[in-house]
Amino acid sequence: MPKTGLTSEQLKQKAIACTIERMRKFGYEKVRLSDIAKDLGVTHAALYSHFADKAALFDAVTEKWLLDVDEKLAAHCDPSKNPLECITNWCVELHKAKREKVQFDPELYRAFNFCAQIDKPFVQHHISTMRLQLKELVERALAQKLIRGDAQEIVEQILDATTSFHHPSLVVYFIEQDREPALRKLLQVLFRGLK
Amino acid sequence: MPKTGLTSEQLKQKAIACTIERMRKFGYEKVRLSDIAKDLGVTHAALYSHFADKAALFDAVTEKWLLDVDEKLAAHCDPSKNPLECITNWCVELHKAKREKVQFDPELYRAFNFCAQIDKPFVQHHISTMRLQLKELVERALAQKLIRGDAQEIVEQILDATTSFHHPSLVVYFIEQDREPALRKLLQVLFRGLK
DNA sequence: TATCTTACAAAACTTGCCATTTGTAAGATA
DNA sequence: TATCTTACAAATGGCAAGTTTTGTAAGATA
Repeated sequence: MPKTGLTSEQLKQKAIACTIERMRKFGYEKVRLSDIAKDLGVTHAALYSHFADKAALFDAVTEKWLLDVDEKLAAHCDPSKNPLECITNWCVELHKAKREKVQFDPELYRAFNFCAQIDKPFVQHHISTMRLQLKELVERALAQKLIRGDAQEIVEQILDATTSFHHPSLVVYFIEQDREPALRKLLQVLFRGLK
Repeated sequence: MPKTGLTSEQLKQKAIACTIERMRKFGYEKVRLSDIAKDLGVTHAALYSHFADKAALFDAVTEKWLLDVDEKLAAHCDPSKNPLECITNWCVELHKAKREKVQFDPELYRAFNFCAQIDKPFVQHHISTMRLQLKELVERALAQKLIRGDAQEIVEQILDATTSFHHPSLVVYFIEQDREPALRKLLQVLFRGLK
């Protein structure tokens, strides 16, 4: 029985959208609950019926972006294609996702780094989803004898070796350069080494 | 013609030592020039005859540590030994150097991260020294046909692939774990891939 | 009964002032 | 003449006031 004409879920989504807009415009430090509430036509206290606290609202923004990334990555897990190519494209996609966020949405990206603490459940979910996706690709490559070794160990090696292409601090540091070719070459060397 | 009985260089070194001691004890934010000066038995203004400003004193501390690291790494460049083993030990040494700094000297490490901007000449010097050392090892490995490819490209690949083992943010993140075995295995895979 | 408002308490963030620290200049000393 | 001191100016840091923002509780409304 809402008073706003919106369901709880709709209001949540609208609140998230408003938050993103204000983060983009003014930076996340300047996002005020009263402003968000004003945009939605309610008082700030009403937001507490939908979000536990301000952090939960920010978390929702981050979660949304992480789910987007998971989806983008999932598109490269097509079982009909060559697994090694899939892994390469998967890593390149991850690299690009982080890169584009930094480049085209720097304010949102700062918010993301501020919020995305490793211990939060939705971050854990994102990480384990990524590991699962990558592990499946690796297992497929192992099944087709394209590489050899222990699946889990190889997953960690790929993630470790490509850290400089997807870790936030490093993506920022190299933001000027087009490092996609270097990433592709590095993966080729890795795959050769795992054969 | 010093009034302190010390040469400029000696006083500089003493100032650096006092700075390190105070950084360790109280954190770098609380290092006061007047305290350093008191330790040396001069007024704070006297320090400006030896250091351009406070930042220059802090830089000298960082430079000292980087030169130490360069020296440690140089010890693994012995031409009589197997180049691939040297590269492995070199990378492990780099990993350990960063790790130990974080673990046993966290205050000094914070100071280091505060000071070590990439654009400072002594940081540039450190980086180019490291690249030179590694390039020589790679060239030796190429000469002995242990691996194949372009020396400079391989240097960058090794540094990229091992970023997660020596980049400050990541070293901190994994500080609990003993990742030396993982680093060694990763390098083995890389070397196989470069054969 | 979930969602909202009003009213209020707690926490975090400004603002302005004073104390400390950093940096400079002019001159003393070895 | 390089190094140092004294004296001073500029910048920074810390604290206490008031203000804004966040979070809570009690009750209204659909």
